[in-house]
Amino acid sequence: MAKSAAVLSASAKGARVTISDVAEALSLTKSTVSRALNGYPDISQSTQLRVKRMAERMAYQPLSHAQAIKTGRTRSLGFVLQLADHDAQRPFLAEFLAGLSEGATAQGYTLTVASADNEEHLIETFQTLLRDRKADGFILPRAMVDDPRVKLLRKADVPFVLFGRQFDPEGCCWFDIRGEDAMRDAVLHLAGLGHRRIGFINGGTIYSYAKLRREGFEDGMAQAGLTLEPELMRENAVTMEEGERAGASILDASDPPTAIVCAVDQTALGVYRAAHLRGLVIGHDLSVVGYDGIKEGAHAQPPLSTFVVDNRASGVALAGLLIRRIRGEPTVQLRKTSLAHFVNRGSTGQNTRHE
Amino acid sequence: MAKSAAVLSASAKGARVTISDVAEALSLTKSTVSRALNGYPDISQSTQLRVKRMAERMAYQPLSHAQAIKTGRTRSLGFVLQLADHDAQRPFLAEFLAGLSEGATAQGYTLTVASADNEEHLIETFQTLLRDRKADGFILPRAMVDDPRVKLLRKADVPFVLFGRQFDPEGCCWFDIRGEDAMRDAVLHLAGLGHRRIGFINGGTIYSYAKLRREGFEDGMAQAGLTLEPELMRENAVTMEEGERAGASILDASDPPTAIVCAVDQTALGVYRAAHLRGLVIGHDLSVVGYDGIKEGAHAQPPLSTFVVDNRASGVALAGLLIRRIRGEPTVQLRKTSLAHFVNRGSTGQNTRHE
DNA sequence: ATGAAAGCGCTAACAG
DNA sequence: CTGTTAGCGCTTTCAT
Repeated sequence: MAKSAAVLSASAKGARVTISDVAEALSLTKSTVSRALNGYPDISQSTQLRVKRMAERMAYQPLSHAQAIKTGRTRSLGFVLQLADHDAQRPFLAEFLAGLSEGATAQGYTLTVASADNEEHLIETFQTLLRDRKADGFILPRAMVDDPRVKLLRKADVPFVLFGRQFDPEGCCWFDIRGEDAMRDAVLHLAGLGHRRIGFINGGTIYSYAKLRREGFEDGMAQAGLTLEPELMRENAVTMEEGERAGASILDASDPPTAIVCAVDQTALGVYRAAHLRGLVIGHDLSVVGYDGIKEGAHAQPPLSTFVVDNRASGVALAGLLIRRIRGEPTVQLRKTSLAHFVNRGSTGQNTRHE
Repeated sequence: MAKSAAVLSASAKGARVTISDVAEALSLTKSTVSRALNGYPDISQSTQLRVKRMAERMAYQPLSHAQAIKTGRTRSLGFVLQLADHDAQRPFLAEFLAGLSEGATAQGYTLTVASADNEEHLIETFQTLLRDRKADGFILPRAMVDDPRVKLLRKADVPFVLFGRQFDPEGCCWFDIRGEDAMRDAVLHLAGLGHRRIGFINGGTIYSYAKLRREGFEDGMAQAGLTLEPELMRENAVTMEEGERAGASILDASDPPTAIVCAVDQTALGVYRAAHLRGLVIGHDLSVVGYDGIKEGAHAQPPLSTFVVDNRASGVALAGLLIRRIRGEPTVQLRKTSLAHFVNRGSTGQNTRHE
């Protein structure tokens, strides 16, 4: 206990506790301590334990950049914000980042965030980050069908995980929400309420979710015994403006639908507006379901039914996955979990004019 | 030029260019190169130049964590996301982060993002980040009147900059938007249109902006020759719900206002709703101006006039300031710039019922 | 004005 | 199993 006092005073001193301090306190060498801490197999169980205990007691924490100089790894996850992406503008981001940072912190990692405004700049950003070893791996939001980031990182043999499906499985690890199920459920929900003519506005076709969500919609229609009307289906709308345009063209069809399902929340707001301009009242003349996790607050105005997605949980999951990858631990190659749930805010009831 | 070829092949080799490579290429020692690059005064102008040129040519970039081991600085800026904050939910964040990362990158810095869900966790997060030297300094969004972060960082003598005013100037460096001017302008604008009874809904009183914005409002009223009616003024509303409540209570006053100025955008949406429930039409019975940078897209529905703030530019500015601080270069202690501009979307026209 | 040498905190050969 | 030794890339005394 005399030693204990010395130990504590050393760590309370203000100066960081180094591996040498721990070694000294145990009359061992740095290298032994290092190996014990990193779980090398050539250290006896007993010393392994002694070392770990002492390290704990002295609140020793290896300095990540001191390790990095040898190992090349900084214990930091990279995330590149794509400003062109429509997500950038949405509540999505804060939650997702919080999730990432939470997941990272839980394992002693940090999150390094960079940004890029176009694709050129994007890969340049990755390269800089890699060259300077600012990140051990990357989280890639919004998986694309033909993803330039994936190509780059694969070639450079850098660990990464995707938020969104990846069809070419090679060396890929992804996590995704089952958006296709959400789309199907929306259709079934609407059909159950008596809707027969249901429109669909899909999101950006460059993203891998678009194909899936369309299939989900089509599945739902098939299951409900309804026929697909190409006239009522649109692709590639991600902003409110695009949603308005798509919605308008669908509503102006010869035989317009009584409900519209949107693969992206922002577009639903556009539909809402298009309907408004045509004198249609949501929940009365037209029902709208939006997917993608519009949150209460900001958008509570329109009585929009929506699938709410837990982006924070997604972030936590992805951070965890990436860390496993970095450490070379086995990861589940494919991952699908439904973190979406439906919130009916009353716009999907059977429309009055069809009673 | 024979040497040049060797040099280039070395750097093209794939392995990073180290300081030794540069030294060797010039037949100098590492230490000389290091001092030349860091602008030490004991290196001759000529070699200084030679070294810098060669470093440039070889695309040499010092490894930040290798330097960090000696200097303690990682060339990284810290940013702690506060989830409880109402900003977390808004487009604000993406833009601001992009600005920070842009400003950081421009000077060879990176951005380290962490998160905290409550105040306890908040200072813990700062401490961890500091202990592990994950950040050389911090950007603190949403300056508070009595800011726990400031206390902590001041005591620890760590560089930081605030987004928002700080009244205790000691060791503080901040950057802010002139929200007070925006509030004053809103009042003058409304008064110019003939409004005489103008309500005010202020934001969170824990933030330093609240005092300023109220003063701005009061200034405007005074300049317009209007008297303040405490009955039409509310404090401490930041969410849409709180805005709705405040708006409702103002609209239910014995002699309600014809216009309401909101210090926070979200609350304006609440007012919009409160007005709606009372059968009031915005732009007809009531005018609303919201400050804080609601962006087009999401909120275009309500014809709300608003001050749009350039959060990205703010981020760039703050990153620059912080870097100066970290480097110990002189910084302007106080900084006020107006990056806000007014966007009239038609809700501030003179109301019909007062024609 | 430059070089030689030491060392930052840590990992990783190689011995024993 | 553990200690010895070297070295990662860089900075920083201390000589010269």
